[in-house]
Amino acid sequence: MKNECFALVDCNNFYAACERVFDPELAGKPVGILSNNDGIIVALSRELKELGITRGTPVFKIDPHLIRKHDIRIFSSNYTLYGDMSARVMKTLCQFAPDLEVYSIDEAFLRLTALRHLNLAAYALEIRETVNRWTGLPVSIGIGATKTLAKIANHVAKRSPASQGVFDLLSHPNRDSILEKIDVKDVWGVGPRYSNLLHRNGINNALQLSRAPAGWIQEKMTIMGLRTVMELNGTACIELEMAVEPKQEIVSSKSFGQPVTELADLQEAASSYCLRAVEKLREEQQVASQLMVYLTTNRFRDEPQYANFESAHLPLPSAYTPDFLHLVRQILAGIYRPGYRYKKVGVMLSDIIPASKAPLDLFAPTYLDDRRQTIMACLDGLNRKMGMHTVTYASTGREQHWQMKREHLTPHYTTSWQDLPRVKA
DNA sequence: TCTGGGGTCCTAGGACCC
DNA sequence: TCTGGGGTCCTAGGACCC
Repeated sequence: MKNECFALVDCNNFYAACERVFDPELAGKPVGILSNNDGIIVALSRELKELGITRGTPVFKIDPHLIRKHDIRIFSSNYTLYGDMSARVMKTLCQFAPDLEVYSIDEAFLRLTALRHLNLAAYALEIRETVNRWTGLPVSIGIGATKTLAKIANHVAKRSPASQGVFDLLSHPNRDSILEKIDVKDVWGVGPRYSNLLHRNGINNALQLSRAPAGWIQEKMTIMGLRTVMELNGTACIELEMAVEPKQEIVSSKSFGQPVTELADLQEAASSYCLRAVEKLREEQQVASQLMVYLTTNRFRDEPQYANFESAHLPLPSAYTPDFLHLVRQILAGIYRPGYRYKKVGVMLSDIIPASKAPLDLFAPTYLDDRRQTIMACLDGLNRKMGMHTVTYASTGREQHWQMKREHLTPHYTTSWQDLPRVKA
């Protein structure tokens, strides 16, 4: 096994930090970002965490007095902005390591194996400063012999003020003393279930986990758990995934801003999600042949509940929107029951393969027919150039009563000319 | 009044085949 | 009391990630 070296770069409180870049007034203030429909807090600035608010808190449960007293600023999530800022960070990181895995919107793994002769902590500091200078965003960087150890190093970098946002576990003189301070629940790959199980069995920290018997781990936590243990011991088992793998399934669904009762409204919403899902499919040059539609009432409310789903197979794999829209309408009409207050519908595409491998049909038109591909390409081109939803399908509706709530949305500063930030004279 | 959305991987068990 | 062995594919459910 080759001796590897990875860095994990993670943006601090990413969504909140993005909002701060464009509104300097937010500096030092508690900032919270909401989920779709302005439901729960999904991202918090340090100041907000310090007030005892946690991720997942429904916004209506936050005491209004607290909000006023500390001037807490709450925003709807602005994924257009965050996505664009993320791309800028990743582009910056590319300059520092040829092998990079974009792991999530705010995290990337870098392979530094070839640079091990350098002072990696100093190198990481340089990365950190450059990202901050070029994008305005603060990042933390952890370095380790495996991705799991880099994650742990990042965890340390974030929490120890002395680290200046960088922690190198690879050259640390006493790795065990660090692992010993990490609770198993903070180890990458250990969720609430496994964390519970481990604690019940006297395995409380990362060091103990690294020494747990392999057979027992595999029995209880499958091969994934075993991999985690090996990674903690410095054996790299989880490869850097540099190429973005095409998705195996694409889900598009959202909760409604308010309960929806009419089939017609549900049809509009489902059509609109379907549109977006098939658009994503085309972005990846894929085709799908399985479609699933589901709907559900609000399980948090004390009222009649109903949830159902149904799948359908397309005769041939496709990425031609109308093929899916027809089916969505059919399925939804089949599973809809009147008399309920619905919270959510969703559309899922699966059985996805590359468009280049889609089978042809001698007697029926397929997605690969020129005309269909041209229409879709034209549609996508227009929407890319003129903005989302410039050209759409009538079935997505005009009124869209079901649209999600976004009452505290900031402008699309970096992706829309109208929203360019203005400098006050 | 108000509780997110979008993914992945692994395993067990059943159907089916020779 | 007895009821092969081995393989693949599919699905549902459970765990995890951000």
